[in-house]
Amino acid sequence: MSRAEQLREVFAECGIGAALEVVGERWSFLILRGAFNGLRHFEEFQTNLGIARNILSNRLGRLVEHGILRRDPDPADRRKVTYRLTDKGRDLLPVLLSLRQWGERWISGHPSNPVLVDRYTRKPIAPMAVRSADGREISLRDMEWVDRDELERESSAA
Amino acid sequence: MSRAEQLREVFAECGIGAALEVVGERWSFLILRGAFNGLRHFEEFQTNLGIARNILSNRLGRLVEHGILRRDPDPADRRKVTYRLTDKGRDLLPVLLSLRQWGERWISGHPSNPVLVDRYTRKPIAPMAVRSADGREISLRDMEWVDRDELERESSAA
DNA sequence: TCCTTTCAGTTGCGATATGCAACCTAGTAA
DNA sequence: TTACTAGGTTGCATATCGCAACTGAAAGGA
Repeated sequence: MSRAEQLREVFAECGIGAALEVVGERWSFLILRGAFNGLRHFEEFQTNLGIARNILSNRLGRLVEHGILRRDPDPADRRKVTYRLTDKGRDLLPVLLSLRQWGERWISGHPSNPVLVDRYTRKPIAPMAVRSADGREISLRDMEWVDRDELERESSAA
Repeated sequence: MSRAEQLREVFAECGIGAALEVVGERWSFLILRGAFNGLRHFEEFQTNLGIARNILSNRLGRLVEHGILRRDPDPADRRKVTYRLTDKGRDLLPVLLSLRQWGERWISGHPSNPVLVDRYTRKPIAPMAVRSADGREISLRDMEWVDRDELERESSAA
């Protein structure tokens, strides 16, 4: 297998590509951010995000299809529909927070509102960081990309 | 200010919105993933990602404009141009990794290749997680969104 | 009951963005 | 000097986006 073929395979089987097919569209992240902040209804998303209604409809549909949001009719008022995060959706929080912190640091230059705090200590959460298996925060120069099979061989040789 | 206006402002001044304007387009994340994996040249990106040449050209230009990639001519071969991550670009690693881990967990169902390991221990890095200020891993039900000013008042009242 | 409003969409249509293939220009290699 | 490579650009077709107007079912009020 040529180096080019190798790399192409690398991209095809990458989790990023898979993730982006589901949440990579223009408004998806902002809709999710809304959901994390307590938005539940179509009109809420629409007026708060200023998104076009047809696009919102389409995105909500896709997010529901992919099991990131759950769509339930409101039993008390049958016009209303409630969209809320599933476990799969809630598990996107690290992505959202990483993105947000990066934007705060490098683009907007100041912390966003509202702040996500530890419910008990009332302190804002820590910056998202890459950590080693034993929990130390590490920087890019302490890391290395390794082919999975090669890593396998390494450890069995040791 | 009405609740609607409040929320709208919340979104406008959110770091996510800011970040997405810069890296929210279709191919941006995949190009960055390529850069993290060592891709440097136009043709490398093009053949490995399978992206259209005009789009690639446009995206690289935007990423350079926003200071995420640096564009240097190769002094040895003046046809060649090198694109590489700046500090601002490297700081997107948590976003990329969160996204990738989510994709592995919820979409593709298996770890991607290559693996990012601690250079010294040779162990894969830990899953990205949200942590409290003192470093404990916390889950969504232990967190709360708080208005910045309100948090201010809370702490001064204490 | 009839009228109005709300909620959650859908439809039509023009403006952008994307993708493909062919072409271009400077520089290198034989 | 001919061929080839790197890094684009151009033209054109298709897909996606965004706005505004419309729909249809369900409340709510007089």
